[in-house]
Amino acid sequence: MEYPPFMPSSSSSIHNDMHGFLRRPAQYTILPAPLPADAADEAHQHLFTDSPTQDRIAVMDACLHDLHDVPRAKEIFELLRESMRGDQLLDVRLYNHFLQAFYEMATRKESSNHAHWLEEAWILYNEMETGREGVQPTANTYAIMLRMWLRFGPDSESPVQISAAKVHDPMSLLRSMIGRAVAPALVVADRAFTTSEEATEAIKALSRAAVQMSLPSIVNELGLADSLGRQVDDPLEDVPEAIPVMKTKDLSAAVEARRNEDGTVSQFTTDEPAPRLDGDIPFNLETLRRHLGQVILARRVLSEDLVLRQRLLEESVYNVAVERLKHQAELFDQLGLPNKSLHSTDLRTWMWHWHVKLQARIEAELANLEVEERVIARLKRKGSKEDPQLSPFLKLLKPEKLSLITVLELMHLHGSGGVQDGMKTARALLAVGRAVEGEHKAEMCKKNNISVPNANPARSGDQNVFTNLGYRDLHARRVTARKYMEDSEEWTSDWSQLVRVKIGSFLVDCLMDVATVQRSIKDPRTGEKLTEEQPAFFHSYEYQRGHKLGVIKFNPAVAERMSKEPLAETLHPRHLPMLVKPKPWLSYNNGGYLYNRTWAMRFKESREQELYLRHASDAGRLELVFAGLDVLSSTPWQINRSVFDVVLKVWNSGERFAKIPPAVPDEPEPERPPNMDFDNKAKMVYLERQKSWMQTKAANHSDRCSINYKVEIARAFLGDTIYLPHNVDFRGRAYPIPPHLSHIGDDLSRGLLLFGEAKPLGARGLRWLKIHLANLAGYDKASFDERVEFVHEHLDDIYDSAERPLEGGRWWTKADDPWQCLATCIELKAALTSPEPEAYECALPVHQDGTCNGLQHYAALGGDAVGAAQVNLAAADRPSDVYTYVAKMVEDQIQRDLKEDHPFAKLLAGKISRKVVKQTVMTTVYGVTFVGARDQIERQLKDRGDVPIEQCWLAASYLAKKVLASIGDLFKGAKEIQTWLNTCARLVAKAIPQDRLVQSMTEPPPKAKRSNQPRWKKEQMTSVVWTTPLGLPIVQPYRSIKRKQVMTALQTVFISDPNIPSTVNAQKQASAFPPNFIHSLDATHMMLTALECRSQGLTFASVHDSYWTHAGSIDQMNAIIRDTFIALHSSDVLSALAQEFRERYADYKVPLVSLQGPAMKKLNLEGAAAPEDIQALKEIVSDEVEKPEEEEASLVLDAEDDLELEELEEEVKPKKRKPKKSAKSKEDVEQRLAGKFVNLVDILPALPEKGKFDVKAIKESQYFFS
Amino acid sequence: MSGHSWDTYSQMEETGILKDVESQPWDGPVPNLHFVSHLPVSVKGEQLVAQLFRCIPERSWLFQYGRVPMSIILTDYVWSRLSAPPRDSRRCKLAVISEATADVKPAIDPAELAPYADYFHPVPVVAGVHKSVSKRIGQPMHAFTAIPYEEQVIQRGDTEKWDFCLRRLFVLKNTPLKAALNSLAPGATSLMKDLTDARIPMEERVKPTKSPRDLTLADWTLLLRAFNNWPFRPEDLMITDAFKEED
DNA sequence: AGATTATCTACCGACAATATCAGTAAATATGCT
DNA sequence: GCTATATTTACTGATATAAGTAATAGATAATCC
Repeated sequence: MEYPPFMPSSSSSIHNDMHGFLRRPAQYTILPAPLPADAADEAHQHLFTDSPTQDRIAVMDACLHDLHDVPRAKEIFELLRESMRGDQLLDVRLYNHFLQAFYEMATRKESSNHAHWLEEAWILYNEMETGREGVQPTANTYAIMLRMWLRFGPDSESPVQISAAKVHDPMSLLRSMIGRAVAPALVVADRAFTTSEEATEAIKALSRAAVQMSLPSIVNELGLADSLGRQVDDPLEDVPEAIPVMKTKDLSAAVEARRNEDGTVSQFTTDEPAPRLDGDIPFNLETLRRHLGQVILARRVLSEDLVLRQRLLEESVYNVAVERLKHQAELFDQLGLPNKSLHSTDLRTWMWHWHVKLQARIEAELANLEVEERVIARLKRKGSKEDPQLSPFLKLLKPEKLSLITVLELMHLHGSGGVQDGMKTARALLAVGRAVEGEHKAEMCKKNNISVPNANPARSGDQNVFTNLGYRDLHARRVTARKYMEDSEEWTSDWSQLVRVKIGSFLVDCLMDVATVQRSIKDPRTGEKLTEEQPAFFHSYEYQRGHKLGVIKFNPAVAERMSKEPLAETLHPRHLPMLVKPKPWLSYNNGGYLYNRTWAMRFKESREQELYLRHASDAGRLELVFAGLDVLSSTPWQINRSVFDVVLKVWNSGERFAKIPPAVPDEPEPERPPNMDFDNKAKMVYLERQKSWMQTKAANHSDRCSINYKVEIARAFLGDTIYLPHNVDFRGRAYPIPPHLSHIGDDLSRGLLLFGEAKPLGARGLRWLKIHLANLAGYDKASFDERVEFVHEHLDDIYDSAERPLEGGRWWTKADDPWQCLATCIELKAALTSPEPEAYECALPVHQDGTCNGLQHYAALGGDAVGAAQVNLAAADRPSDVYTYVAKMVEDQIQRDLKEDHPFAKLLAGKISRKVVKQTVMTTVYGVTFVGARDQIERQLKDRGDVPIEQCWLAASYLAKKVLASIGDLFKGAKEIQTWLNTCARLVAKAIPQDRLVQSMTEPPPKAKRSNQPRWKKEQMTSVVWTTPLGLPIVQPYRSIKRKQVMTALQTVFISDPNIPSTVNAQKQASAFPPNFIHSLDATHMMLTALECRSQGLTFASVHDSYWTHAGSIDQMNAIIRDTFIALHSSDVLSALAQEFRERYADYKVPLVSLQGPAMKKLNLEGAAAPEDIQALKEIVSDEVEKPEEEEASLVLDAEDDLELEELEEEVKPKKRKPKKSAKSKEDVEQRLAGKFVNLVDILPALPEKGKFDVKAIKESQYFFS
Repeated sequence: MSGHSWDTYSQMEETGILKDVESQPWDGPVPNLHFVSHLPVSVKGEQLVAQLFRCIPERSWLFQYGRVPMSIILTDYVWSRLSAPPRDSRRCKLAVISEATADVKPAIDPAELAPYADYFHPVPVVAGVHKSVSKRIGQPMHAFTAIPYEEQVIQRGDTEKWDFCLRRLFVLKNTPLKAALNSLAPGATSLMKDLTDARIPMEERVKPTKSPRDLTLADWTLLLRAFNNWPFRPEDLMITDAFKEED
């Protein structure tokens, strides 16, 4: 099959490579399932840390910070290392941090303790040298130790005698470096050295050592480092990326970093003699670092001033915010108005005063707390259970920052959680705690001025990443960069929920205590004006269906003020686009923002997800995921100035317009009916109305706040090229991280964004621009030619919209997506009125959307020709519209019912529009059930208004059955696959690993606590895990999380501890698996497309199943979309999944008791060969029993009690032989069904048979994506 | 026609069933109408009885006719909540409202209503305890008669305020008033001085350490008077619950 | 073994009940030789 | 001095809360004898 002529087909080598990649031998990340909560053992600690350990690590980390309490840190450190707990969290950077802290203690303390701390340092270093604890010295380690030797060694000015530990001289250190392939040049450039003088000293010392050891290459390398430090900065620095890699040609030739397979940099070699030392330019450490950074990262590092701007952006919010508040307050002071009422009406002034007072309060309270905790620490025994200390955490940030964070976070949470003029306490406390944690981490990220890599690792012109070689190269480069970056960053630990809440409550409690406002009201009786100083916040409770809900509320005076002026101060840098290309993803938690720790995946409350990601990342299986994210992250954007101007006008008018809600409600508040005092019914109706009015008001306000953010961000970045760093959700779908303004947002956000670069339209591009406009206007069901025609017919409207968006006929506002429509009108008009329309350079993204993308994937998976035709996988003259088709199917059935005088048929005949069924069809992919479908249809019927309200519900019931049945008929293939996926997931979720099975039977039940849950239920810890064709492991997070109340200063809050393992929620695992799996596929398709677009030089962006590029590139992208889709589905995805399940769950057993449910039977009955399936199941059972090697499969486990192993065996043996003969007896089979186990892989149902549809046919389908 | 639906009563009036009921002034005799109900053993039953009592001060519902007596059969559980005196651990909003509005007296000796199976339907599935609703089936039953007081401490139109204060304060039912008051409104602690005012007779003052559960009806009355007189008292007392938003 | 009864109810993206009390386990004080 | 017992304290789990079961009630997996 061939593409139409206008679609350029890409080079076939790429296709082969991609196909090859997708068929590569599978590499799964397989990890044990978490152990049940009551069986957690020490070995388990290896993978899953518990919260107390996490807390201890965090306290230790905090104590180390600024040498807050090094002895205590050391104490915890030793405890942790001894107990081997959480050692996967004990990073080498932490060891280095300790070395550094010991060094600083030695230099700082006046007392005679020098020797003590130095000894500690050398002891620790020696321990690291042995490698016993799984950490090895890094460049940073050597640098610290070298520095220590220089400062306190025997040759130094102030030698300190160390007797208790072996001390290493530079020669010894150098020997170790070479042994570990750590480049001495990196050591001397390490962040441990703070001045150029120190670095020079280090270079000299190491050079001397090298000379003594007769290592000319090292001498050379160090000489080179010295000369690099004397280079002038590159004048070409600001030239954009087009010139790749390095600047000074001779240097790049001269210096070559030799990388090992694992990415470590082993040695710098040089063919030429070391460059002559240039005496004119003094050695500069920073310069050396930058140069080395380029060599290591094999790419240009960002220019200093751009980085500076981004850095400023990321770090200064709090500073900017504080300045603004202060300025406002000063303004009022300067006006010299002692007038309190004026004073009290300004929000920023209030905030400033709270901030000032809170700062002082925090300082005082913290001092108290420290004393208190010291006393407690002294009283408490070691080893006794203790709450983590708070003061070390609170010492991490300055009081003024703590204070500001608290104020801003609380203001930011206004109206969240459905609370009027307030917020949920639990959320507020967590938010504040998290903000403090985040700010501290950001400070740590910023602490070291490290070079930041710029260019994308998967740059066009690089080796093809789908080939083995290309992939390996990509991996090697990423590992190198990661090592370099990580070694230069501070290590920070994660805080537990408990710590976050406690920190939050400490701060919020302080704030609520100090923050006051002057509140003035008119006395309702006397009419006299009363003013009183009142707390600005108060703590209260509300009820929600009889459940208490702790809330923090604003004083009405504050609330009133807030409803009028939206605050932009609360914007956080993590919420903004970036000014530079985001840092490429170097590992699962390193990439994106430069100075904030960002994760490559958004996790649910599931440590398992994190664990799998880390393992896959470390194993180098995520290269293409990272590369794909890098492509998306490096797409440049700009603000659409013309649209922005219009938005601003509308915004400032405060009126309702094009989905922007009005500033003041345009509906009056419902009036109190006069009879409500004695008429309960009237009262109820009134309350209902009042409530919904309030809700609308609150929704409008929150909408306006969100729009305000968007407008403010757009304003701030006018004229800039901006970037949106991306990460993925747990299924692998990509999202931009900035939540407010991004192309994934609403119509307004999309309308405000343009690609950063414009590209000429060309003839085809102009056509696509028109089609795009028709699509946005809602005219997207017609053929392309008709859509173009539609635009030609509306040219007047379009021109009018572009020229006079507000004053004219406002045609664009009636579009489905008004703001994007406006943007397109403007572009189209500009193009058409330009002298040469086809040469017009256009930056507007043009979309190609998959029609029911989920169903497309299902159809491709099942080779389902009927379904395929419905969702445009097969070529057709005009796009096929599923919704219309399903509506027609339903209507036909109604006509049939009509003959039988069905009452609802009469009522509904002729009323089944596309819209009625649309949502239901769309959501079938997500596994919508009858109830859900009925509700959707009911809403639609009510919307129509021609069905009596009271009949809507029953009518919807009637319709929902028909709609679901029609969809099932139409997409048979999809349905079968859905069922298959669902069944597999259900089985997996009920499965128990073999070793657990034996173990849990062997060991007596822990502490005969009356458990009403059968043991096998508690052992169900297996989540559904699979690997996408791109290599991303996906872990479904659904478990029954247990939450507990924890005490805080304000109230108890109900939070969960994500570190406590809990059983899986089998139902959710099963019902969510089909959609999640399909989404993991569409994510893969998108990533493949992104990578291919990049390698062909196209700009690319996506919203899941909507792919964007320049109008002129659409044809090319369309070819790529189809290529990647074909490549993906040619690799027999489902068989691969089945195979993965067979391997991943090879030794998992399913208790037969859990297969007794009607669903299981029904599922088997529903299949094409129902009786055979049942028979097969029975056969399997008897097989199991007969196979002698399958011992554990026939273990009897009583559902109620935990039986001792001996009992088991005794019971099992006679049974084992007996059934041979009576296997056919139904009763016998059923009896044996109860209380036994089968191998999961043996009962996985067979894949549905694949249909005849050949996915290559999409090459000829114009409307596949359109 | 369900006793839970307000419509039911207005429809009864429309059909004229209640035509021969003579309205009596509030301070007059009890009207010739007597409301009798067997509360469903479910959440609805509790809801209903609470609503009915709250109609008394507003003189809405059947109380338009005057101080209509109500005789109600209900489960032991609801009865204990409705009749819990101060300091009782089951003291709750419902108990205060019923105490404030009507003279509530047991109508039948509970012993007469036992054993359950002899008098009531449905019989419990098994004698053993099940869960939630079904566990309550088979509980001992109570019957009471409530006659609204002529003198209402809850003034007409003030039910909302009582409702509000009771609801908010019973959250912290065993917390000293001086701390609990805070959750009423910003600055509400200032109400404390009204409760301990020197002009109030010593025995009527409310100690700041007293908790909502321990407050007598007189204490509540004093508190609500103070609340009513407080110029800074919150406005919207009706819409106070958090709403969970949909779509 | 079979009816009864709690639990859902569309995926992801932004989360989340709480005060109080009774009973128990652990820690401390008291008692005893 | 040291263990046995009494008393206090800390911890855990259960329960009530509000109130037109949020606007809605049918299928289904789980649970009881």
